[in-house]
Amino acid sequence: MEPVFSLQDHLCFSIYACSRAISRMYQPLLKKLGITYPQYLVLLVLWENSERSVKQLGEKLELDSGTLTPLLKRMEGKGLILRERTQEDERVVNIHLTNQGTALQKEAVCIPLALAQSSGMTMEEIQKLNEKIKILTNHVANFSENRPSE
Amino acid sequence: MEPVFSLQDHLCFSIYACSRAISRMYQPLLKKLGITYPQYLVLLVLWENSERSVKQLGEKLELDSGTLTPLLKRMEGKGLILRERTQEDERVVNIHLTNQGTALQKEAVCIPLALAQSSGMTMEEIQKLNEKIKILTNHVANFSENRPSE
DNA sequence: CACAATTAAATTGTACACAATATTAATAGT
DNA sequence: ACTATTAATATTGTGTACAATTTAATTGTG
Repeated sequence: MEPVFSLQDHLCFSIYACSRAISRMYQPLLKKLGITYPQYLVLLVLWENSERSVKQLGEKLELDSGTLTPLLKRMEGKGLILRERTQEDERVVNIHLTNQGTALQKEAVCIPLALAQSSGMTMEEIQKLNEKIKILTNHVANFSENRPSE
Repeated sequence: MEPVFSLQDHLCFSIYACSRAISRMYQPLLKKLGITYPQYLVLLVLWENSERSVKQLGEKLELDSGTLTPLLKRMEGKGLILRERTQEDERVVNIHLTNQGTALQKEAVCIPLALAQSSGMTMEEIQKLNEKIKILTNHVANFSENRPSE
């Protein structure tokens, strides 16, 4: 007789619920900037380096072109980024920030602090938790890779 | 000059990426059962108590009727559950498992073990991490509640 | 009893996620 | 030079999430 866990005992659910709770918490803050949570993540990457290919963005964010292409088109529509194919390789679409996209950074720096403050944790605890979760993610991703089909 | 964090330093991103990685890891296992990850979570609740209203499911899963109604209709279409309005209160839709939905539990008990084994953590570490994340979720949810608009 | 307020689901509309496939450009091999 | 393969995006289709609105049933109050 296997032990049966309730929903609350499932780590998978805790993480799923936590992720959505954070996204809901950010939503009103991001709404003022006129962007969604995944769009905010794209901006985080671009603020580090104002020019990236779609492929590079996908690697950083672990998202594929099926998600990114329409998302980036919406961001382009808002005037936050530009999308243009590179001349060296016509397959590659380069994404870079507009002035407007760059300017948003100043208004957005307070957003991660809101999570930090509401979390009830010290910066050190947050960092430790962050490391643990990244390690878990790597383990989980490797599991998937090692079982391509079956 | 505020410190600027890279994407990888953001706890919000780690949790978001981890949640999706777990869902991708589960996907091939759940495909054999013919269900998606959110549908699996619904079954976890129903296996604890084979009858629940949509509202109760929503409270457990932190999902609203806009998500649950179509999801439950798809599960009904697969023959896993039945949806029927209660006689005492015609507003309430009661969800209960079919024999087929009940039977799936036996095939699904191995799924959380797959995560546990691939996680590289002991059961105790998993439990501790689970508690930490639940606490974080509560803090985050309260933050949202305390700022209804603004 | 009438009727406003509340409640439970459903509906509508927008935006992800992601599998699967298609398209087009670059590259490799012969 | 020609063709098969690979690579980078885009497209298509399904299934969530969730805000906002609607519908219908119930409850509370005068």
